[in-house]
Amino acid sequence: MSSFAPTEQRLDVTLGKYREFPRQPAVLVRLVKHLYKQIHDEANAILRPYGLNHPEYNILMMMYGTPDNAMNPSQLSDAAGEKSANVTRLTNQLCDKGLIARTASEDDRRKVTLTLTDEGTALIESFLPGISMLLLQQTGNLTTDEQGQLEKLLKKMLEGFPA
Amino acid sequence: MSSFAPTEQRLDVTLGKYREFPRQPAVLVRLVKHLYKQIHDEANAILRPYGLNHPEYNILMMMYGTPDNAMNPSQLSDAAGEKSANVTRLTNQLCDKGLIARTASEDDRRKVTLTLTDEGTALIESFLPGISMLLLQQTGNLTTDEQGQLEKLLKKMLEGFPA
DNA sequence: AGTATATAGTTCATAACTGAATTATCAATA
DNA sequence: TATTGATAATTCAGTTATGAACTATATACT
Repeated sequence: MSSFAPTEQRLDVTLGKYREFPRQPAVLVRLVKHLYKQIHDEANAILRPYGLNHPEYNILMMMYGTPDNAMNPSQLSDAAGEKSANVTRLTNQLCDKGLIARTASEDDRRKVTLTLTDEGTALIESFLPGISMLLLQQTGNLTTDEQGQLEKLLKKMLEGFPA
Repeated sequence: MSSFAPTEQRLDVTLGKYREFPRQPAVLVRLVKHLYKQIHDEANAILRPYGLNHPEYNILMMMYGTPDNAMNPSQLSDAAGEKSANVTRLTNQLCDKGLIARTASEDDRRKVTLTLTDEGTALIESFLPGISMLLLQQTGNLTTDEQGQLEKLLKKMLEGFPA
């Protein structure tokens, strides 16, 4: 019995009770949730020895993935998929840990610039091998072709949500 | 520019900095996270007038999707994809709201039985039309065939995680 | 039968997340 | 130029989620 079977059985019974129930969409939504939870938990576990949790890691990686290791909170919010209040909280924590620095922006006084410190960059580079292996493992059940298809379908589904 | 483009650009730059970075798996994981967040936020918004949030709704729907509207917390934990401590917390809240009842199990003294009340069932049936429409809308960008493919691929990916 | 191990669910303290309000700043409009 | 509307980020109080510990109970082993 797969880990999704209990959920799917509940959806089947629901369809029996309420004939208009959109079973297929519900299955998809539930699969996304289950997957997210697994991904999140595994990431938290592997990042713990580095003194980080999954959302903090996500923030750091988004910053690392810029030419100059710098972003402002709104950009981070979009790229990391976190709400602005949470970006503030997470970046406060990363600042406290000395992994990023916060400075005022010169061209727009409303803006803040967040920059990876050398310590932050070093930490990222220290966990990248482990995280890379985890990512490969998490998707290892899919062939390269299947991964490409999945990417295409997930993007298409995501495009249906308001930006 | 799609809502995923900022994220994807960051992953592209990351690959430039760290050549072993598994970009494709990282894209998939990020897509799942973004999707989950959108689904979660939209569900919370539509359920708010019913005095429920997304995780509470998930619990209720799993119970509704049983022949006798009853489950124990471990079954719920599996089916709803919530940790046991959270199942306790969520079901306490649903009990307080009069939507479920908690009784001791007869065959196993360690077990608890959680059952939908009439009020709980009525509430579910009152939001089912709205939720159904939301589910259809959330997956509306995909054809029926694509939805089937996506289900298959998500299940395959999920099967790669420890149960 | 007695002991060791596993299970079910809860508690509790801590950490994480959120929505609404806020202030300063920028951009658009009249 | 003055006013209006939008944006950026933060604060704050309340809500949600979690890991570890715990107790009672069931199961497995000796």
